[in-house]
Amino acid sequence: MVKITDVARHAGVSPSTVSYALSGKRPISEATRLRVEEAIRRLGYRPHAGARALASSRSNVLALVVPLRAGIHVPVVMQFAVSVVTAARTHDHDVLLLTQEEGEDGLRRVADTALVDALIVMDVQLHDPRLPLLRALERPSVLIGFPAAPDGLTCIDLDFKAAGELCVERLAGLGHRVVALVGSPPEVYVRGTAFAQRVVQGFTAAADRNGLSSSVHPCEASPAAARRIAEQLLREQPALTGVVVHNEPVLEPLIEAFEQLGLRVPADLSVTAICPDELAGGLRVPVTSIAIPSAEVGARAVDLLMRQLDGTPCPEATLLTPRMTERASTAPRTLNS
Amino acid sequence: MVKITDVARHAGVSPSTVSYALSGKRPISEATRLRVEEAIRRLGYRPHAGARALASSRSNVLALVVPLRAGIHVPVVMQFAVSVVTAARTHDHDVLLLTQEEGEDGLRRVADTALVDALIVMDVQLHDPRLPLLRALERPSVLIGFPAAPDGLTCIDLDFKAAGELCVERLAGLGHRVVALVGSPPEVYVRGTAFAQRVVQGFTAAADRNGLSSSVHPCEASPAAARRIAEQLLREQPALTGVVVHNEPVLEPLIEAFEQLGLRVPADLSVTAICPDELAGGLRVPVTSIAIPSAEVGARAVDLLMRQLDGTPCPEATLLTPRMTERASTAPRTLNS
DNA sequence: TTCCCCCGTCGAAGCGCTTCGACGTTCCGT
DNA sequence: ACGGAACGTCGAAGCGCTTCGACGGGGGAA
Repeated sequence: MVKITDVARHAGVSPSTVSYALSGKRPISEATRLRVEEAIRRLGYRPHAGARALASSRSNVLALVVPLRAGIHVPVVMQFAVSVVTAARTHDHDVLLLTQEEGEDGLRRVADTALVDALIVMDVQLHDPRLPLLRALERPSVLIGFPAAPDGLTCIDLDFKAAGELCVERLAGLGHRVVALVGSPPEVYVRGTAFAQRVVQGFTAAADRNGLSSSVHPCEASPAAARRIAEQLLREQPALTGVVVHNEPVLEPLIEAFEQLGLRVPADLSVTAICPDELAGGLRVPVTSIAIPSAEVGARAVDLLMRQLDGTPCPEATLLTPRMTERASTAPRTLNS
Repeated sequence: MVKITDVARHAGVSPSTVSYALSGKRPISEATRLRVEEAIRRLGYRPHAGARALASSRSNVLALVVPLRAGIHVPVVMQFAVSVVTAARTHDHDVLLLTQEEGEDGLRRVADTALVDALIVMDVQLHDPRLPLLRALERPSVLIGFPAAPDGLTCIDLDFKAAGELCVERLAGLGHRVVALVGSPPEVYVRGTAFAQRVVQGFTAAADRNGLSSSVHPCEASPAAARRIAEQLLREQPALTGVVVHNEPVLEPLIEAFEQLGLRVPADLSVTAICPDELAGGLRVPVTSIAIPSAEVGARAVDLLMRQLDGTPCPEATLLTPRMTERASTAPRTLNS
């Protein structure tokens, strides 16, 4: 293994100079720097991560806790993970993958052993048991999602309440008067998953504000459940002309079910969704939707972490404004419907 | 930060004794060990990962390279990742997440800086450019998937050829004489992704062996593409009664398309698939399928790595035998069809 | 009893890097 | 022309842990 002393000898300088040339923490003359870089290249030098971590008390590794729970949409999680890794690399950091299964102990372990410098936690519950731990940890963290009481913890997420509102406002603007929300599976609400609940809040608030008649329906992630919900909706709200879907796996089967029940989308029924663009755009009837900006959330989460590590002040709460993409599933309410 | 010397002082022993008590690399008397453990508990001691890595030249971290490419089924990747993390934890290791985007440089970096002890690489191509690098690295690695020439690299995967064969044998055993394979998207084959090609080999070999008339159809991962393929199949092979699907997103829309074209599953058409059980079992017509045993593959991959790190000899190639789960989508060929 | 060896423990020497204080030089302001 | 700041570099001291060799004491073999 080639080490910093080898490089130093080769370049005719001391090891500390090599270190400073690499880190830039002290000024080094152009000439010396070039010689050092040349030596590094010749010898193929790579600083030893462990040694570096020990001496600098920085591992340059971030922990990412991914959820495994039922009812969460896996591709979205994966997108987050990938964007976090990509963003971390632009800051010269790597990402350690933790599963939620490891729970609080896992968080404590990687933080206490100094394996990681900071943590990113996904799938935050309203009353997440990990919050006290994260506050007690001597390392920065960022939550993707909002708990009921952040209290000093840094959080970032799409503004799901605004997303719920936006879906309704859009439908209201098109003249729809009776709307329904087809939401995530019941267990997601039971757990108190923040984003799901916020969608409901936004949906309900906007419906009330606009004087719409509305209803909310959690829905299992299966085609069969979608069909049942469709039938139920038509039975209970025959005047229904607007539907908001916040449940990825159910979006397509739900639309199919409506059509099989004789409702054309968007002629008889307008549909908006909160889901990835690939999903919304890839359906037979492309769906007007609000995407979760995973890439942006991941990148910003990493940025927030870096600022905390720097000591730069950073905002506690970051809510990303939802953006709606118009597609073929929405239309003005027709008079005969 | 509480360190090993603190524990040693507290327990009235030397730091090396604490270390040995922890690692078990030298015999320590029961009494001493208990005192050490007690001190550790009292003080909440956690060994510093960097220091440990530096002194022992073991980081206890594994690298996992996940694919990002088009045409791969994300939930399956996620399952692998989770099972690798879980398995790694049972061996006291953590997992560093690398995206394929980082490519060979990323592999080299984490290996050369001793950030990781060993590597797991997914989505291996037949002629994968990373193979020479992996061979040159001084660290063990395991490929999930088989390249054309492993040549000294350890590989593990489901035996996809056998899986392709098994699907056909099952259909042949039920009396079907005309079969088709609906495969992965074309780019997957173009890239030379091993598992996709092996399914085709197995499918074709078994069809020939049984004297079946057969055809192979790559298929884009969209409902529309599924419909087109269904129509094309009925047009070109009107006597078709058996279909093998190796393309997760297309499985459901394909069956729907067949039914809309007037073919009942399984009465007129038997379907087998290679896909996760959750998918196969969750459809309106549960599909007889062969699952990719992600959990097993992940766990075994980690085991293989651990054996290499131990110096224990381990097999170069591990092919997992496919197991078929009978569901409602297969039936004997009826005489009138 | 004597010799050996193994058990259980200790002390010291690093692992490869960063960082702090120090020191000579140069360059600026006055 | 001189004091002082800023520059560029070095040496040494660790960071917290593992591991090697050593050593005293006890037990088995001869």
